[in-house]
Amino acid sequence: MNQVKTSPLFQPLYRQIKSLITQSLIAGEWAPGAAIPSEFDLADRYGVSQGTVRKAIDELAAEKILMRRQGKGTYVATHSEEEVKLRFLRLVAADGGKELLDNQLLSCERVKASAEMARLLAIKAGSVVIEIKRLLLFSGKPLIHDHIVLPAAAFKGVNTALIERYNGSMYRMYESELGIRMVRAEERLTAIGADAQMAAALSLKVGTPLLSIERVSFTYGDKPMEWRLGLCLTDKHHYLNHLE
Amino acid sequence: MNQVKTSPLFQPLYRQIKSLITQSLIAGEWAPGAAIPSEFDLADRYGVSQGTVRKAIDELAAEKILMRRQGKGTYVATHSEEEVKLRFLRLVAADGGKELLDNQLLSCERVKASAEMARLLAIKAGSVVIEIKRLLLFSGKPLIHDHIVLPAAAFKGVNTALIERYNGSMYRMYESELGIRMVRAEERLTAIGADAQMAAALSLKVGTPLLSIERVSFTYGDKPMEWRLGLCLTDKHHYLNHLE
DNA sequence: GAGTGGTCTAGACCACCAA
DNA sequence: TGGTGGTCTAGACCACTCA
Repeated sequence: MNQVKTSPLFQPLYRQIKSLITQSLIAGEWAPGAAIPSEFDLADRYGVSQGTVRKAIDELAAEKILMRRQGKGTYVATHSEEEVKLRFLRLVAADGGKELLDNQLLSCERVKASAEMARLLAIKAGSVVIEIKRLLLFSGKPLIHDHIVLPAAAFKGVNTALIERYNGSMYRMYESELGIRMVRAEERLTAIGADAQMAAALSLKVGTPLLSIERVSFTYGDKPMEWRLGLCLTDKHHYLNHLE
Repeated sequence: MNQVKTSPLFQPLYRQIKSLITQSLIAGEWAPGAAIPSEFDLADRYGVSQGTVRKAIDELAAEKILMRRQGKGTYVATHSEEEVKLRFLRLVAADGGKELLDNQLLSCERVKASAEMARLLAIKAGSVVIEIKRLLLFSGKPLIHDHIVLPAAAFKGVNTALIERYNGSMYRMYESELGIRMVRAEERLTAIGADAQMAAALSLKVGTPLLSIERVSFTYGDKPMEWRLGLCLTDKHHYLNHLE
């Protein structure tokens, strides 16, 4: 289990345990929402003390990959909790009102990836990708135009019916139908003016300022799995961010 | 030191220690950049074990309020490190090029706070605030128009000369001149069109899309100390954000 | 009451740094 | 070489949950 500590490859024991737990997550040994073995059981399995397992789980919990529940156990985190809404969709109403988003699918088709898209998703140039376009409506009015690109190989079976069954909660769908869970994302924000196409889609005048959010999402092991471009009307909404 | 554990006010020991350390930081017992006592010294002072002090420091280090340096000691975090640039100014060049920002002060005056501003800064309505306006230039071209508001009572002595001496690094100035260190901030982002005044300030056409960043910054103990509105040209720059 | 995570301690040893 | 933070262990006890 352990290595010589002077080796340049040396990792603390608890990080090696953390890797082993992550491997089990990737392998699907414990599904999202399920409980993992207790700290003492894992300590036995890996032949270390409970404190060491605890420190590994501490880090995974800080990364929101695992969730602790006192008295019950430690669980694989899920996108079905309310809390996640704000984590990956940071748009909130300016007046603090409650969000009631509606999903309107525009298209869902398989095409060949551009060189740029292949690079972003770390797949071979020319691989097939799924392109989804949709509108998110806030109390009936179009708020966000989303353009989503997924590597088709990993997202077999994704189609219009499936997306509509989840009412547009893409991350929940990935998780429940495909066992793919996003653990982090990188976003690039800019302000742009609506072009003719966007203006039509969102019922706006050409040139209306829109918040452009380009996102790449990663699953376990920092593997990019989704590219997304959201164009948002921000006259009555804010993108909320906490710097710490 | 300890309390009855069944009390509703019960806080774990290490959190009580964390509060005590935070109090010392507020009181200025250890200046930004200075080393705090060793874990064993603090354990002696508070009458707990080293492990408990360690856990308190763990949390403060995670919040970037303290900085550990193996073999040397634990230090009060500072805004002078390069790393902080990306933490509070998330605008990066689209081509990944190096940033060379220039600061051009437009105005700095003392006025009475509006009701709204007093609320945001948690000061009495009608208190005096310092209003600063400036441009940030990127290779000679205006990139950001900043409007900054500070409670005058806490920021005595802030004037044009002082700001220029720090070449626009406001947070470094607060820290070095006033001992005020920002530990977190809340930002609200929207896309807006440049009005006549902004268009003139940034040499743009009226209606050009701008990224509006409204920020409230907090010092130790979650006390709001600065309000800021930045309007950014994002044709060649992105606001970079990591969701985790 | 049994099982789980949460806290706290005491002690050992390692890795890093400076004098 | 001595002091600092970093890791690891073993054991005790507390708080929470559920049958």
